[in-house]
Amino acid sequence: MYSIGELSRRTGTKVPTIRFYEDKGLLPKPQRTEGNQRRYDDVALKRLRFIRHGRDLGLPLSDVEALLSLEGAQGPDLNRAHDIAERQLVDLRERITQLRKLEAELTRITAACDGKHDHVCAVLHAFSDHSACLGPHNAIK
Amino acid sequence: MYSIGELSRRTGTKVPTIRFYEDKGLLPKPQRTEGNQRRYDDVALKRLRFIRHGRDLGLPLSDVEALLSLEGAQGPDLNRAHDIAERQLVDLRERITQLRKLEAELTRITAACDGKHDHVCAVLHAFSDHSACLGPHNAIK
DNA sequence: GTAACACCTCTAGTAACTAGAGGTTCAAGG
DNA sequence: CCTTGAACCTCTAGTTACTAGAGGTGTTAC
Repeated sequence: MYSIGELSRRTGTKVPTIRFYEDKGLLPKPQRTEGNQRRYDDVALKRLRFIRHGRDLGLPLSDVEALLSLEGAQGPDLNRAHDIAERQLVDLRERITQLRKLEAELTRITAACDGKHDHVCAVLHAFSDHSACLGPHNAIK
Repeated sequence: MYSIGELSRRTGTKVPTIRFYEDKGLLPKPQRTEGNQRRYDDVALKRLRFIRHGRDLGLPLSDVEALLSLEGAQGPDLNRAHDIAERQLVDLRERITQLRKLEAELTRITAACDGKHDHVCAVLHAFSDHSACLGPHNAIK
């Protein structure tokens, strides 16, 4: 049995975050000591690792929750797991594309500044006026 | 003079967002009609466009605010503008790198699922166990 | 004059935590 | 057995950048 601090160390999750997951229903309410402190077993440890890994892969908690509910599922229900992963991948690729556009604009903007600031700053000008940009761009998340 | 709705249309900013910027001090408090409705001039329009463009380039409002305060500045103060743009660029590149790693993992994970779900789902397994991953990965923002 | 629409303020909700206050329990050393 | 300090407890509020809604008022076109 692990204390919350031990679970924290083993998963790299901050203690308040563990309690937060419990409040959200992602982690089941653990046993308590007589003094009301939480005690976790290996099932909880595994579940927390699953949550963290999902988060590290960029999934929102709602998707992590959906995946958790699929544990032990069979047959066509499992397509939902596949869908979640695939949707996340599509999302990710779109974001990468957007960020690349942003990168191009910012590279151009920063390069426009030669360090001399005798008159109008090229950087400020570029920020103030989208028409100076190469094309459309939008910061997604 | 523009109403808030007109300003909204001209900048693609939602009306509540304009009021939100005003509350935050990014937009100055505009004149009001006798009936207490906001009326904006071209200076406000320009300023709002600046804010939106900064946001579209991925800057947090705090950076946008810093840039706004540099308008009309001279000499070395303007290096701050350059710094902000450059910091954003570094940030952006780091994020792109991270997202690429994620993409690689997710591509592998989704490919592992052949559509048959006779026993353990490969996707769920991959999510539950980071050691099945190619390398470290973390979803940044 | 009246209907429809735009506007007003204020509160609360979103995601995923994080920080802090103020108080209790646990484990180790004396 | 007692004390001390770390770890734990609950609860509230803050973070970012908005967005949604309630309940009420102003403006405008016919």
